[in-house]
Amino acid sequence: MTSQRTHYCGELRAGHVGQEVRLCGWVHRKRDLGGFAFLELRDREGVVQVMIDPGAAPEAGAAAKEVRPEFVVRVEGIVASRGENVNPKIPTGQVEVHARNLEILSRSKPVPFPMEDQIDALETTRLGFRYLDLRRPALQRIMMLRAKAARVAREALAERGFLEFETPILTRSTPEGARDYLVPSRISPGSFYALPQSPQLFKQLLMVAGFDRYFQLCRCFRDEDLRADRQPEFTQIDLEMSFVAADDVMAVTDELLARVFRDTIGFEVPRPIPRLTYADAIRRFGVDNPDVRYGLELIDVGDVLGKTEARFLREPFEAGGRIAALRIAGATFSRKELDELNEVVKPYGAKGVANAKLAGGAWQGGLAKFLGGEPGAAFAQRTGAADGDLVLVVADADPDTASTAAGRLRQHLARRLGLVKDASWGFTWVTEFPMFERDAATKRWAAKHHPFTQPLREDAGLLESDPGKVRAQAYDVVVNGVEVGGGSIRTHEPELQGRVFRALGMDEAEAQRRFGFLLEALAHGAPPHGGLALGFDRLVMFLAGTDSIRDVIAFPKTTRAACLMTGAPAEVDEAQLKELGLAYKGSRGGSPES
RNA sequence: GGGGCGGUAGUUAAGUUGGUUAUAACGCCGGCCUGUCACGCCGGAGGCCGCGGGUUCAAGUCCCGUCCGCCCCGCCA
Repeated sequence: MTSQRTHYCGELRAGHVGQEVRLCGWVHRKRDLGGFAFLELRDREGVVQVMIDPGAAPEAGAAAKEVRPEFVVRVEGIVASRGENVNPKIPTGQVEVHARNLEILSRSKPVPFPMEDQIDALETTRLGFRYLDLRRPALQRIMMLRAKAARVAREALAERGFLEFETPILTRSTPEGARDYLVPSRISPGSFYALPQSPQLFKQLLMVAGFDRYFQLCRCFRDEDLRADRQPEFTQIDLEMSFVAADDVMAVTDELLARVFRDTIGFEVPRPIPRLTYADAIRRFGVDNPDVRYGLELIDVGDVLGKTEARFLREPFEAGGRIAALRIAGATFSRKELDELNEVVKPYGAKGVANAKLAGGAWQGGLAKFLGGEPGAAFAQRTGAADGDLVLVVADADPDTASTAAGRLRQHLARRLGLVKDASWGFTWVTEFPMFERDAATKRWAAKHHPFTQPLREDAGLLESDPGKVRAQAYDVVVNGVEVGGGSIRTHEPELQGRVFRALGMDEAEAQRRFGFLLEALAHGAPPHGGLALGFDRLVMFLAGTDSIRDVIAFPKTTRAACLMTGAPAEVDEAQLKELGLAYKGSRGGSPES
């Protein structure tokens, strides 16, 4: 294999018996019986037992006395059958290596946690010794899985005629979207580069340049607060195509996802991946990233309950809000459990969850007094409630709040009721996103996807009159209720792009200042084009079956965007700041005093 | 920016109503052991109870502040 070794530890099998081998690896465990000693030797492919008989190999016996866990050693010897002493727990368990020679290549201090899959070390400890954490078989498997997924994606795209590009990491800040990471310029004091939130504009420019099909496994940077599935720097499979409609991009993505899932974990993604419009997603699931592995869909009951005596329903409805119901067949919830549902919904801005249960043809529960006679019958019919069914109701004057709360309630109930089967998969596209949404702070329209997205042609006329109604040629792909990718057809006509900028409250001068280079490019023969980006880390999370993004990134950061191993971010020398023309106001390491 | 949980030997945890010398397991060190495989047996060492302040005769324990980690909302595509 190399000049130093002939095999991986983990690859030895009964077929190797009798062969002379040289192995290099880490001492996983030592069992010293006083005479014989056994070492478990580990490398990335697995573990194999090494037997040391000091009678047969005195020097190896002496070396074995010194060996401790995680020492790096080289073993020379003969692969032998273990006969009666097979270890069925490990793939190499039928054989062992009878050492003729044992050489210590490197020593190890005692390690803070064992190199095993099941460890109880806190994440702080693991991240502080990430190189040891990564040495554990579980993370070795994930990192190899990640490498394979990347390779498969590259192959699949290359076969489809996509060209791999690199785009700048030091680029220009574009105030749209997330907060930028900034890099000061030494040569132009007071000026800054930004790290890319995505290579969006560059890939469009590559289309203008005529490359037709682009892809990149690119690092992206966003200076926002972190979550279990969000890191400040993450990787996307980014692609862009010319002369395409949304259907074409989605078809390519279907194929790409299918290849990655099949060639890594052997799962067949159903093709084509079903599609759902944004409006339908909100109506049926309350959220734009629905988990489609189970039903329990939302039912609109505004016209049924919006006129009853119940003020907490009538007032929101008359104010233009939404009343959504969830029917749970034959459910039994205690009073306490029903109360707890209020807490599920409150973080999303809803007031609470009302309930009614159909029993013996009559409604019981909090809503019962509003459900006598005709309204009660209509409610039963609309929700399809049968005897013994529980119906939960969420209402809010802001339809988005009602939808989100009901949608999150749906997810909560699905988990609680065990509706999500392990190892099941739900893929869906969500299409026709709104072009704009109100910025909560400024009350202005903001691009929901990004400002280069093309409106649906039939909605373009509303850009000036009713921007809120304009739908975009934008699409997200959602797996098990997690957005794993999204993209759009871009605007390739400068005139239309200008109208979008104006809808965003950006005048000609500002648009020119920020995106002049793009508008100029669009004015020099831009092909119709569109693309998409997949969150590669999230994809690997699914393939690996983990719910922490830190498990799929070799050197991840904490929720405060720090690296516990290197200590980044860290203070720098005054001289470095001076060279950059920077001075820091406030207490160093803490938050700045304004 | 807001809410929740956590921080005690190398590691993971226990620590009652504030009360004597802060426990346990694993790991570590020394000794014994020729078929172990989470080897076993005997012995031993190891503590800034995150940090700072306060209350008290007395603080791991109560109070205030602060730092760090994880989860969620806002934010983020």
